[in-house]
Amino acid sequence: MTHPHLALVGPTASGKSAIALEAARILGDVEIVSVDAMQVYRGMDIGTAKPSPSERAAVPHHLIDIADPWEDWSVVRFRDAAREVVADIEARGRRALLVGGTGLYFRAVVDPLEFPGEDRRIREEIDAEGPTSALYGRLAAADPRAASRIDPANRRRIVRALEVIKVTGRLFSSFGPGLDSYGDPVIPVAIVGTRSDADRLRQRIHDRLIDMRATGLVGEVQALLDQDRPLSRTASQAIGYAEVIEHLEGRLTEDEAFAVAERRTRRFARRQRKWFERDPRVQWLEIENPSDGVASALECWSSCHTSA
RNA sequence: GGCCGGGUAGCUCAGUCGGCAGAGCACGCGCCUGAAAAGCGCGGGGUCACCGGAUCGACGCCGGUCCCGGCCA
Repeated sequence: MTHPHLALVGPTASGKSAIALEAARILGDVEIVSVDAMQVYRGMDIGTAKPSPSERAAVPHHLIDIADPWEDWSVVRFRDAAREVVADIEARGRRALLVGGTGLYFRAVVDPLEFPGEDRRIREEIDAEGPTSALYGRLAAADPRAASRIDPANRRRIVRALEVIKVTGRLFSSFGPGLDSYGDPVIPVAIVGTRSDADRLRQRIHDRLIDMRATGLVGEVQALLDQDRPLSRTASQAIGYAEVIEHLEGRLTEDEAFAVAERRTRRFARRQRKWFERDPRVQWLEIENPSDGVASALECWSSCHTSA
């Protein structure tokens, strides 16, 4: 676990997948590990922009299609599965290339974040106990450090902190160094993207939504709804899926659903870009053309290796 | 042509009795350790269609002009 990871992270629709495939072809000994909260779900293919069957045949991909859409998913489930897969790849003498845009999942795999246990029942009890301001007051009294890092209006985080205190008997702020502290400083990572050209990513997002619509996203969502089990809380909030469900249940027109999904994708991409920009290990790649991006990525990875 | 309604932030609109121009969304900046494609905080943006009038003071009242929508002819 002390060796550097190979990784390509960055906003959705920035071209990570194509560059990863090209890099894998060139390097020859790498397998791709998807770092994506929604590609884990079987049956959610079009809207999550999963790699195609032929792409997955050309290079081994992992952590795609490992859960059913009625299962709740979580960062800890992902981290445990990812570490197992990476260890297995390395045991076979190959290298793992982490590719994806789910920032917290990436950090959980690569950095020593410590996730205190959860208890859904206790969480729901706390959530039912009163207004956000009262819960925040309790947290501020019990764990001032944690309270100082959580916004007084952010009910979900406040409830979670109180849950951890109740379940573990320890202060929420006593768990790990937090997101501010980065583990291995020599891990080379690349953010693929469009720092200098936001309009371009915007256009790519627009085109991608049109493409998903043409490829049959509505039908895919209908098939998910036709299953005998309802979509889980986590699966049902996927961008594109949530909006098409609204459409199929009659609350939005199809045009409206795709317009909302596009706006939400733009906001998501911005949040992803911000997340990865904060990570000092991440280096930008411009993607004027795929071969350029691959060359830059390989150069970064090899130079970071030799200096490590 | 007549009558009625409307014109306020990029968009949709609110604006009480005339007293410092507002909300939601968009956009930007930031936070966030078991939902993370989730959750949350902050704020940059205005010739209140235009011209004139009364008033200490007008987005608001009075007169006129232009534009949009509806009904009537």
